[in-house]
Amino acid sequence: MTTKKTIRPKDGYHHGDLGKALVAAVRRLIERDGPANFSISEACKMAGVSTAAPYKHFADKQDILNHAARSGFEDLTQAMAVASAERSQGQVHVITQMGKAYVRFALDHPGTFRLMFGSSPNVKDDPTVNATGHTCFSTLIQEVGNHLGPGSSDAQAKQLAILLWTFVHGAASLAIDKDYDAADIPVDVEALVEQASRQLLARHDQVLGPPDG
Amino acid sequence: MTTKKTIRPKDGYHHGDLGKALVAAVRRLIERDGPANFSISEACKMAGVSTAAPYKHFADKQDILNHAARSGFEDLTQAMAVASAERSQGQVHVITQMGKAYVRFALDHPGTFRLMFGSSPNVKDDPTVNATGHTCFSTLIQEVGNHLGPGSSDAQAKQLAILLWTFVHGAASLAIDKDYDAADIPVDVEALVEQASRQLLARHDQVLGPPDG
DNA sequence: TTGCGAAGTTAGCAACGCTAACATATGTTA
DNA sequence: TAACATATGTTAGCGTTGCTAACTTCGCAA
Repeated sequence: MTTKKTIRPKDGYHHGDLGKALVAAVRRLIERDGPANFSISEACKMAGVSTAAPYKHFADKQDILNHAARSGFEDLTQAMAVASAERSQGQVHVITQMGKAYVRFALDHPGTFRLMFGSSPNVKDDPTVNATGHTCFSTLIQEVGNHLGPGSSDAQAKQLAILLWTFVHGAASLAIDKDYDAADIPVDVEALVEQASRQLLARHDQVLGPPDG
Repeated sequence: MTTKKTIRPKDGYHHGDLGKALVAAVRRLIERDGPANFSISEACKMAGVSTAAPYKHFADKQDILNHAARSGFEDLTQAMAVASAERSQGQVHVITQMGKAYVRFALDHPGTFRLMFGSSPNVKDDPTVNATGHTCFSTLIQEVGNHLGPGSSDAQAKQLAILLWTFVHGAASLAIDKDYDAADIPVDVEALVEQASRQLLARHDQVLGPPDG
């Protein structure tokens, strides 16, 4: 009875690790209500502490959200790393797999995804969040470089990576925000990513010509 | 002095058209602070009325935001219609122009754009908002159909339109949310849209084959 | 043992969304 | 023109939220 399987480990005056417990609660609440409707009070109820307790661990609401975002970036980075490592099948391109992993993460954790890439500039100003994001993106650039071959430049890889990221991010955003649904269009997002990847990866040497004929 | 060029037209007890004035104030505030940080109180200050006045015109905060979103969809629809009508030059594809107009709208009105396509499901549940959105998207489908030629099916046009919309939406989102900046990548969004459109529109007859070889 | 710092608590302020009750302007009708 | 009905404003106030101040309790180390 004393050790219930809740977020709160101890029954005493002190919590144990309220910081981690709060981040976990925040991520759950963000998924339930969306980042906009998240309130510290509810996270406190969930963790079983008073509403003033979080301020011993975090500066303010934004700081709590930043930590949740960082936790999300770590998850995404790992998911994409796993996807890029799973090249056993070989039939489908590694880059496509990474794109699918990106979309899958967004669909599985829409609230966290919106928090990570959403409008709040403060999230990205956090240096640790930014660093984790960089790690994530550089993995993609590297794989794109591998695909382009040893004769390709770093700038080429970056440009193509941006192209792919842009599409995949659009697919993830429109999917989780129900915009495909609002447009009354049934979309298989993973198939969409596969199709677009193939087209954007194809003939990359020819698209560097003059903008228009 | 009595008719200042503010949102408030009259100095008397009654406002005149507080509904429109509030929507205008909301759209300004949303651009200044983002949809998340918007408060009715500030919109009231801006319109020169008490904080209870809005409830004579709108049901609640969400209702106000819905009206702002609808106003945004009307603007976007018009911007894209203008872009598709400006086919005088002819050198660049009409569809590309529409995509650029989409991105330009997002960059010019990032707050409204996020409101329109953002996480709040209530915005899209509003039937008039939804209808305006449909109008907007069907314009694109029609142009894509024109591009594909008379032998193409409606489903083909829809599928290709989704592909294009997805990319353009991704570009707009990543640009206004400063995610390109966070990744330390300078991106010319309009050029990006042009490149992607060219690739996604090219060889559309070949991409309908089997998924993988 | 004692004392100090970390990590909780309660109490309270200001801002916000929203409602209720009241006040005023507008315009139709007798 | 007077009077009423309605639309549209007002003030006052409730509950929630983010955050701070002041106090309390716990754990650890001298």
